[in-house]
Amino acid sequence: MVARYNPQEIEKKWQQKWADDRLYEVSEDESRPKWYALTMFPYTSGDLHIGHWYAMAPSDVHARFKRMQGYNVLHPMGFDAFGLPAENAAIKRGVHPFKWTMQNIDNMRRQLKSIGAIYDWSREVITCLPDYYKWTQWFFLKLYEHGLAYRGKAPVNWCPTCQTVLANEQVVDGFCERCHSAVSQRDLEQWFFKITKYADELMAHNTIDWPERIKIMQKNWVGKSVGTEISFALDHPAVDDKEIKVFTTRPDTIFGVTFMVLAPEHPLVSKLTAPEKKTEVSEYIKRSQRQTEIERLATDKEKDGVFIGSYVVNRLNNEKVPIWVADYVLLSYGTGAVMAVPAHDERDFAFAKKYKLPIRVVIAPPDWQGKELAEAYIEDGTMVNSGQFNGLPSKQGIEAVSDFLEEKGWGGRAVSYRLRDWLISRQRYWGAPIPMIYCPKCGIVPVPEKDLPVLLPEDAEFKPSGESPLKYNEKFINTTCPRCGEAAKRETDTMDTFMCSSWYFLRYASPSYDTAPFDSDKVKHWLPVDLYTGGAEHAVMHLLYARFFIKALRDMGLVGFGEPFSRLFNQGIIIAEKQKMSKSRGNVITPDEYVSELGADTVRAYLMFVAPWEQGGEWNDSGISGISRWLNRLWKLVLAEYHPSDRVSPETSKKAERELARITHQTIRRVSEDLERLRLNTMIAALMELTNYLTKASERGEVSQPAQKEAIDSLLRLLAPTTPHLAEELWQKTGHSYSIHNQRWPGWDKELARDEEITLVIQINGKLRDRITVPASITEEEAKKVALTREKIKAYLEGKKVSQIIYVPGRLVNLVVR
RNA sequence: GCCGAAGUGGCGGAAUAGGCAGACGCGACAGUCUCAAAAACUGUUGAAGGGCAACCUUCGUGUCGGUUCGAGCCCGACCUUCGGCACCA
Repeated sequence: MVARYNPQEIEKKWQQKWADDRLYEVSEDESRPKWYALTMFPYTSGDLHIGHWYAMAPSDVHARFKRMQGYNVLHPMGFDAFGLPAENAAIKRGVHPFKWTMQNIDNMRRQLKSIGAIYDWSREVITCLPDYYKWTQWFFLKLYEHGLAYRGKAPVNWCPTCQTVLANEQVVDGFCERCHSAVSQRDLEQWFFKITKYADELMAHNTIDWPERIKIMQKNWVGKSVGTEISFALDHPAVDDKEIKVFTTRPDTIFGVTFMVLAPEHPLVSKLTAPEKKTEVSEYIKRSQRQTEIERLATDKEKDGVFIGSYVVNRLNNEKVPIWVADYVLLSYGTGAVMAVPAHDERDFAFAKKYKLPIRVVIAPPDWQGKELAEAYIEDGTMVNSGQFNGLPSKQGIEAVSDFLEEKGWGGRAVSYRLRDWLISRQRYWGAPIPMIYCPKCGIVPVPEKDLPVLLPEDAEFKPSGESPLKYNEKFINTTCPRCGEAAKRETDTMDTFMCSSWYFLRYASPSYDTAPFDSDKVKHWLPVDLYTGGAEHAVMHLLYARFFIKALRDMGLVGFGEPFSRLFNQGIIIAEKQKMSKSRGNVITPDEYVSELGADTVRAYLMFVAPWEQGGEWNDSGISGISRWLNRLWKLVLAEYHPSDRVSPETSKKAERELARITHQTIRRVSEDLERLRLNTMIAALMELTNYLTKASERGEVSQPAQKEAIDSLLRLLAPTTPHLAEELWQKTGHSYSIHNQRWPGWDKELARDEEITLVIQINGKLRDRITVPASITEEEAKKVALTREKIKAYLEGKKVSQIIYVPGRLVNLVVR
């Protein structure tokens, strides 16, 4: 009788041993190629849920596979530890964010260890610790030094009752999550990073192996559009500027401009508003400011606006163009001003209809008879009513008008991006303080490098309103100016946590380096990350910010590469009961209970088997029991004593051994290829098939003892990445020396894996009619002959003429008959 | 609205340089073992029809068309679901 498979016991035992032996600690080793396998580090929410496992376990399997292939694998783990939830916990439950976060980390580290991954814990990184955020602040200073950080005005969500700034997620349908007052917009001076400087480069993904989907999302996010800037002449006593610029992708419609629209926040609005319009305009602006957040949710909101009583002149035809203000124009895009061409833009059309503004056709649709348009015609066409440009097709018109504008100095070709600069200021406590000082004499002065880190004070007083305690911390705020030595004040805003995660992957290379954020040699050795895995929810923010960061560091000469992640893979999501897991639905799967009942190996294998990794799937209790059954069967198979039958002839035995070798080598090939491509569900299926085959073969007893043993050894090594504990235990129990995880990944022999026989399919007019087992070496001639001599086929051919025979080597013969 | 992904048995999913649809697993049914149950093991399992039987026939990959000797896979139109962006001038 074989001892039962007892995962609890063996998993604990091996995890302890691997840790004691520091089996997975890694250092630079020039004799082996390096492999940097990184999983997005988790936010310190408190509990590791099954989604974390779904991110971590399969990537560990792949990393282990690479390790057995002979790579020196760096597979680190850490914690994204700054952020709003810690502060909410402080307000709600009176726990200090630091304490709350570190407790969560302790718990999550314990849970992470239960996965049985090859994490090198000696490299752990925690972003909220001063020895980490010191360098986050250092990067801020570097970006500032290189002109990539600047101060600008930006609106924030403001709750008038709490007297505080709210994050977007604290605004629910336009109301404060806490006190339910209406949230308004307020301009604050804040810090920005010039990510737009890299807009073009961020759209280029040609050197990296990323999912097409993510690349497209990033491209859309950057949203480059090529167009023309056109200036309209302005002559107004209150304004020095003699022009207002607009951006358009359709300069060919310039003669169709019948009004101009400014964004409500446009700086010229107040100056250009005629005295008799003041009340109306300021009311409109107030309303739109108040409504933005609430109304933003309503997609097809009716376009409205107000005429401000001033005009510009369209220089191409010297027409007076009335200026309106309307909130469908955004200050943050283009120039914040739009030339309205109602005949050829849907929004302008609706607006013109509503306010009875003229609609002039300047691009003729193909069969246009000169009639009024029922709706905006936004396609290309032929220019009409456009002076010297009449008759030009749109495409040529765009060029001709742009040339003309450039000649006259009235504008020219321009590019506009949807991407905006990265606003990194947060009016929060639990983040890395922005290392800046405001001196009444010297102005804005960066904290000198030697004074880093600017420590987050521990004695923080949390107000239920959610206001940042830093603002009221006298000890923190009051400092002296590093330049003149006079009394000065510190910046009280902290940094966006995306800043912490934009460089953590560099820190893993030298996690305790204390004279710089990283040791250049080590970064040179390990980076870029060879395979980065994580959820697609980070497609644009985190992944774009990290790419920006690296490009900026490259231009500063700090790193020698421009892309942080050579290959990216996004896993799907695990759902339960057809729905996303959430506490409120009460359908959260907690891995701990499954681990303690069935073992980590079973959970690991199940997560890989349940669905393609990139797709995600539904957690199902009876599904996991299938994995559990398989591993139990496998356990018994490996440990059962194998006795070859003595009633087997040498020929039978030889044939059976050849088949066994073939199946084994085919499986090695399938598993290796599936792992490479991260097709983990079919990899598990291949392992199950080999297990099933070996079980049957053992019963037959046709192969010799050594042949059987060789097959089992291969199976165990193939299993090692997926079920590391089980494989280690069985490796030891079958008499091998510790550790299976230092074994070489099995290779496959092409010759041994080759099929000797194939099933030849015979079709008539593409329909399957017969199957024959033939030697794999069959020639085209023979295959056709065999097909035509089959009784079944003959019956079908009765009285018909074969007009064509199609042969697909190794697969089929298709007879085309009439 | 725009961009992107995906629709295959009762269920999760296999199969794409166009070539045996349904691998592997779950569930279900039947059987072995048992006083009984659980577990385990064995067998059957896309649908409809036919045959005593090994088997045979027809239909079948969201819908409708097309290309091809041959389409789950390619092309066109549409439907549905999911993800992303939401007035981008």
